[in-house]
Amino acid sequence: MYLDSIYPHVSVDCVILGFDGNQFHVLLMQRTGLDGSQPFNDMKLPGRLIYANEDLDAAAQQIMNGIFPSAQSFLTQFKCFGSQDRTANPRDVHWLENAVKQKIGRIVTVAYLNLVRISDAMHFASDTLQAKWVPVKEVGSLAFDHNTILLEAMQEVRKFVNMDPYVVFNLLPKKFTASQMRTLFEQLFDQKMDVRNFSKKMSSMDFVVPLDEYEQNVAHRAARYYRFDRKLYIKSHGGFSF
Amino acid sequence: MYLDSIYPHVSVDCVILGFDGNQFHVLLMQRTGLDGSQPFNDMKLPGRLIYANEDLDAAAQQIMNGIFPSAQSFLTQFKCFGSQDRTANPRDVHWLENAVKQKIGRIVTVAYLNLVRISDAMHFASDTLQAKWVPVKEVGSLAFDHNTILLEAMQEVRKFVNMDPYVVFNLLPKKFTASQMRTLFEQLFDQKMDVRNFSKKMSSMDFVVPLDEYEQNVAHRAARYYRFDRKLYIKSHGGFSF
DNA sequence: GCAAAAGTGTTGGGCATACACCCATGA
DNA sequence: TCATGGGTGTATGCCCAACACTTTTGC
Repeated sequence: MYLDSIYPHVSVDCVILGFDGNQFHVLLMQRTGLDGSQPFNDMKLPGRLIYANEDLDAAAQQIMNGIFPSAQSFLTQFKCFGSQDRTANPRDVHWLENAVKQKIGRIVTVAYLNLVRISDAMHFASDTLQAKWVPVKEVGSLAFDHNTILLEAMQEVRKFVNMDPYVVFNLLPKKFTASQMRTLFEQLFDQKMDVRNFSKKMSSMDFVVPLDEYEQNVAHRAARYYRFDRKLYIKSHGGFSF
Repeated sequence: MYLDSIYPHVSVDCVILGFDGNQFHVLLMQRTGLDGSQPFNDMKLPGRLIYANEDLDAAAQQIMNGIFPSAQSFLTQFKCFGSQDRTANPRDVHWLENAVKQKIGRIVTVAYLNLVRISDAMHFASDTLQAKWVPVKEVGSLAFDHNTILLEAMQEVRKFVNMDPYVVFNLLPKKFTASQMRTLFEQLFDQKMDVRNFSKKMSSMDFVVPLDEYEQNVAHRAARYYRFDRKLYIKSHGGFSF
């Protein structure tokens, strides 16, 4: 019965994703601890238990601010993970108990998806924070059920982009080439896209405006830069916004 | 700081939706309590605190089973509600503290969406359970933030149906007419649909099979019945299932 | 016979798909 | 001059939206 038992703890975890022009990266925190008497090093998603008087969304935002004091991001809650075996690995429990100095039974975590412009967010205090961008495809075994959370986050991005492709502009640099944008879609959906059809679609989006600026010092014809115009977007979408 | 404070409690709430051929209904529980010394009667979504060793999904399923011992349902977690002011109304806090016989500070709730065939689920133990189907449009002021949760649940249904219209067959009776199905879409998206285009779309779905059975005793031409064939559906969708 | 809802086809426009060659640049 | 990726147009099929009249039935 509930009364006789430890309350579950509630935490927030952030899946912070970026795109470097070639592939998706996720921001992970390095973690060191002891597994029995063996020291170990691995990684986890950024996150923490919530404070008693803190809204979930506020906690997620605060975690973001703690890592990237300035970068803007697309931030959405996407799923709550609450199975008991999240804390099946004693290594995770010991690590957390040591970190928060209290007994931990079970943790229900609320996962947030954050999409950031990786170029704006390259300069976090990486020494202090032990934060690291890791290509999603190269992510190893993470703490708790963070691998699952990451996987579901990637699916969530696909859903969002399907519903409204504009979300990709949170990931692209302010000035981007057509092939960066196309590569993003190709990586996300894991399929090649037709170059001509893709550029047709791009030019049909009136809020993607071509600049009079081109790549420099590339060993081939220089690609044109584009930018996303948020005002035009809002105008052509009746004021919708996330 | 977290350590000095009461832990948040974790609960599960279910938004159980049905469609009676004309409109959406939500299943609500009657609640009686005292507001100061004034007795009050109102309604809430079915839900409860989770047990210490209970997965969230299991809790949601168990709540369903408690109300409809037999009915099958489409069940999905859709959002976690965790703002502090969920428990802003002292009436709610007092009611809950009285129900669970413990002090309650804050509650983080995980909301589940359940779509049921209302015809299968008409016969719950309504005396015992105080459960009631209420047309969504006529729902009054609910406990906690349950009005918000209901609103977001309806949006969620729209999303699901957009992604894959098959989910509506969880709501329709086993045998349904074309106009029942059309009305469902019209109610859900709050817009009229073209009758001919709709029936064209229906007949293009090979998993919606027309029966040799018609309405009876209606004061107009009798409508044909259709049924949803799950096996055909799975075949034509490569084995996807929710 | 009338009121009420069921059923049924055609057309046009827009959107996605498929597909191949020349261009600019640095090495 | 060559290797590398950038940029461009047309033809086809499909799906969606628009639109009106006849049929059946109970009263």
